[in-house]
Amino acid sequence: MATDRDTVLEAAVGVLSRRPTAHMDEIARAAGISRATLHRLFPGREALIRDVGRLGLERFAAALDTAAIEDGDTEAALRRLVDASVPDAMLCAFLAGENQLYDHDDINDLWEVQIARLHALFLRGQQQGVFRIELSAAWLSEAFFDLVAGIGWAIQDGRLAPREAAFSLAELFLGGALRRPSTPAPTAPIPVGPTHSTSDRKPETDTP
Amino acid sequence: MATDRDTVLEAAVGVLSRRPTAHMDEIARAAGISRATLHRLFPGREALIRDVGRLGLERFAAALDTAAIEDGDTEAALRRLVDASVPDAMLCAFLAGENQLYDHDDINDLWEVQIARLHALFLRGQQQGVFRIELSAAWLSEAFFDLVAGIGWAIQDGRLAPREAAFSLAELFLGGALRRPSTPAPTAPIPVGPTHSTSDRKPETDTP
DNA sequence: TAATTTTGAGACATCTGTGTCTCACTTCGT
DNA sequence: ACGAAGTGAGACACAGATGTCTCAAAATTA
Repeated sequence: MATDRDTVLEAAVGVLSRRPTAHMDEIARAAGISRATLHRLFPGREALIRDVGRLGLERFAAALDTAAIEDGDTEAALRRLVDASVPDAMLCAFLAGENQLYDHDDINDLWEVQIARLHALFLRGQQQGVFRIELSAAWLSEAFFDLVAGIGWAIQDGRLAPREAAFSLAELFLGGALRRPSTPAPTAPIPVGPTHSTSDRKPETDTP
Repeated sequence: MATDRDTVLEAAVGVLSRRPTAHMDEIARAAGISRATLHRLFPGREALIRDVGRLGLERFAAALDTAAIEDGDTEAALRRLVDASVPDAMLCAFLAGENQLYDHDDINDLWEVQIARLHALFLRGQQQGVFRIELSAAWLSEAFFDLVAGIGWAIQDGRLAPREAAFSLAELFLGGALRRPSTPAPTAPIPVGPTHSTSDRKPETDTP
């Protein structure tokens, strides 16, 4: 009995994240309501998936808030973000797979705001000398979200125990994103820019 | 003019990886052919996306082959795999998003074989002391594929330069997957099992 | 209990995408 | 140049999903 809108949306995610083309029939059954009631709650399929996307973005924004990613040490902030976003990993998985959502301006704006916050976190961490600067903040943002989505898929399909999720995500991602402890972080901020640093491979001009 | 089947499939990926619900009309236009010819090449939409999935899996299998992941040092093998799989990252992105493909037994079998090979690579690397044992080989396999898919999406949307792709993937993933150089790898294989090692957090019994 | 509201089940029209066909045109090979 | 094969554009019927409606049953409230 899920008469609440948000409850229905969460049930819808469980179906849509695995089968994006699921019919309204299946979604209604997954939510434990009839197709008629589903149509009473949401004007149509379009509105339903749009609201699912909006819910996902709101949850992710809330995770960024509760993690207080703008404050304090960036590594600690990222660890908080992992803990805060893993419970909603399935929503993120849906967002990652449903690129079509971003045709709507409001959804797209909401998305860009959150990604910008994530980007700022990594940029700040790089300036603090916490995160590696050979990897662009944009790529770090993208990869982090991809891994959150991967966590969501893996949990949903039973390939990953929910209890291990946060640990697995944090250890793998931070291992790749943090500067090696052997190179101690300087006290002064590091200039982050087009400089290509100690990488053994240097990306040159783009040529497909 | 893409009359060749594989050429059409590659063009189809470009559309389907972003919009899985794209109509036959769009796919045909993306391939530069008419809808009639598209139907002449593939019996129907079902067969088309099935063949796209099959192509993706064959490419990934070929990448595993050319990387010779079964031979030699596991870190070097993984670096070779990165280089070999990045060119087909968009195919992998399609595979990651299209869970519906795995209803077909042949596709599912092909998938499981490749994942098993990936899993074996990580397990071997863990036994060699190259990869961390706090992260399960299953999660490493999954996360690696997720990141390859993320690379594909990022390249397609122009958020990541193709030249930086292999470097970004290798550095981020290996950073998280490799054992810290500070803990030197022993010469004898490490027993990999249910033992929970030096992790500061211990996953206990599953409770949703 | 009675009245009001909400829900479920089914029927229905509509619409969109798919699959098939035909025909004129282009391209290739001889 | 001629014939053969392939292609593109369009028309068409069909199938399936969507959206709307009605009515009976259930749940809520007074």
